[in-house]
Amino acid sequence: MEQQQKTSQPAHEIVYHKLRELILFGDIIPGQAITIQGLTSTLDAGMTPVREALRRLISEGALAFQGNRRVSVPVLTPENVNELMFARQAIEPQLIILATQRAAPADLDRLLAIDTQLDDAIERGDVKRYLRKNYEFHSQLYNLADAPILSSLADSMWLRFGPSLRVIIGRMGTQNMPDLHKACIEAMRAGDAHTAANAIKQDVVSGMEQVLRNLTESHPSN
Amino acid sequence: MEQQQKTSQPAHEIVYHKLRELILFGDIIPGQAITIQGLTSTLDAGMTPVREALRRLISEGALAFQGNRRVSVPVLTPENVNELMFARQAIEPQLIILATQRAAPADLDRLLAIDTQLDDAIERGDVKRYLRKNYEFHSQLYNLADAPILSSLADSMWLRFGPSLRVIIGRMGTQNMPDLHKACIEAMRAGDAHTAANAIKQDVVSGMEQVLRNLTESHPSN
DNA sequence: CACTGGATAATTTGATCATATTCTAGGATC
DNA sequence: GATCCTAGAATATGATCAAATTATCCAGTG
Repeated sequence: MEQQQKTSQPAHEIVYHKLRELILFGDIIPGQAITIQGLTSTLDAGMTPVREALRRLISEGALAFQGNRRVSVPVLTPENVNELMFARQAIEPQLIILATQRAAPADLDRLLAIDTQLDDAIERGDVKRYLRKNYEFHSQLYNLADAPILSSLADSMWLRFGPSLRVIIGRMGTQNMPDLHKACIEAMRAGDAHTAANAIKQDVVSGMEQVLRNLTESHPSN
Repeated sequence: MEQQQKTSQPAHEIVYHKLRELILFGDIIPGQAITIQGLTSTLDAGMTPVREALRRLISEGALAFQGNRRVSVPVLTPENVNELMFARQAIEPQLIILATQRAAPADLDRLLAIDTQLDDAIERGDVKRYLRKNYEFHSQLYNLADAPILSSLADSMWLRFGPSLRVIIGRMGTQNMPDLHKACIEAMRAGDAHTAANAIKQDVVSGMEQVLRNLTESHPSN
């Protein structure tokens, strides 16, 4: 009975998405090693699909080749975080501008609903739900922008800093994280793309600065 | 002592680089379909390595999943080109700023040597050599910047517009292509990162506008 | 009688798996 | 402490299964 899904999605796609979520929402910690044979059993898949999913995630920056044949979730250096901050700052505001031009009122309502759930997660201190909803919010914005290339760049960046974010939130809680989401939605509803883009830019910058701060604190001398 | 270290590089790496070059330098035309079994014979490799290389190139945007299980080199839409133009404009100048800070005189000499070869290729109308040297120039700059994440983003963008560039150059010749490279190198040698970055920005913008113009001319409808 | 349309058969190609081979790591022996 | 050996994991191959495209054929129609 569980085989009926097999025709809808190829196995390597399924494995990819499962593993992607594991990485993105922090079930796998930066520095943690990955074994192919381990994944074949935990994800209940063959060797070839796992292999393909790994290659894909490696080229998206979610995983790293450890020199020898080992694969692991990369540990970000402060320089890496600066690169990511710059790139997100450059790309995401543009996505928001496009999204503002193309979003229908119903889309904005959906965004607001996600953000409400996000607030709820913060209220309760539900880390995993916070991470999911925060990603879902941004991801939804990318979809609205209808710009596949820029979206894929933004997604790749999430995969890179997601694991580190999870560690930090787990340590610091959800309180100090930025939330310029409501300002963004309001500006979008008013059709003010520039203000919306700036809100997201601030959200991105202060979020990444949070990551940077925690990273330099935790290992100041490598 | 570079002996024939057959084992130094895994087969999937070799296949990846071979296929990457085929795509980047226009041996495979946008829209052209790719078959796994075709590659196993032309590249003389097994099925698994080819598969892994394909997944990797797909996630880098060099190839696209054609909905069904077919893989092909994507045909860019004008919107795609606009996205790429924006992203390159955002990322590459920053790479040049970093490169300017970190480049030694010997590095700049090497860049100049590449650019000279590039001029030579233009002189002779040697399309393939032009494409290779142009990419080599930019790629060398990325290496100097020593910013792995930004570099990988820039590389991904080259893979996306490279095939289209090849078609256009093949049609138009190398004459009308921008060459702000010398201005860039001079500014870098003077330590003027801002001017160098602007030169590259102009190089990028006019190059991508060339692509855009040709694309809209060749298929104005659809 | 020629032509078009649809359905089915055949071939090509992609997806997956089981298996053999190669390489790395860690431990035992000298 | 260095070297060799063994265990286990990753790489790579070829076979097998499933899906999709293409080709073919027949019926119905003008």
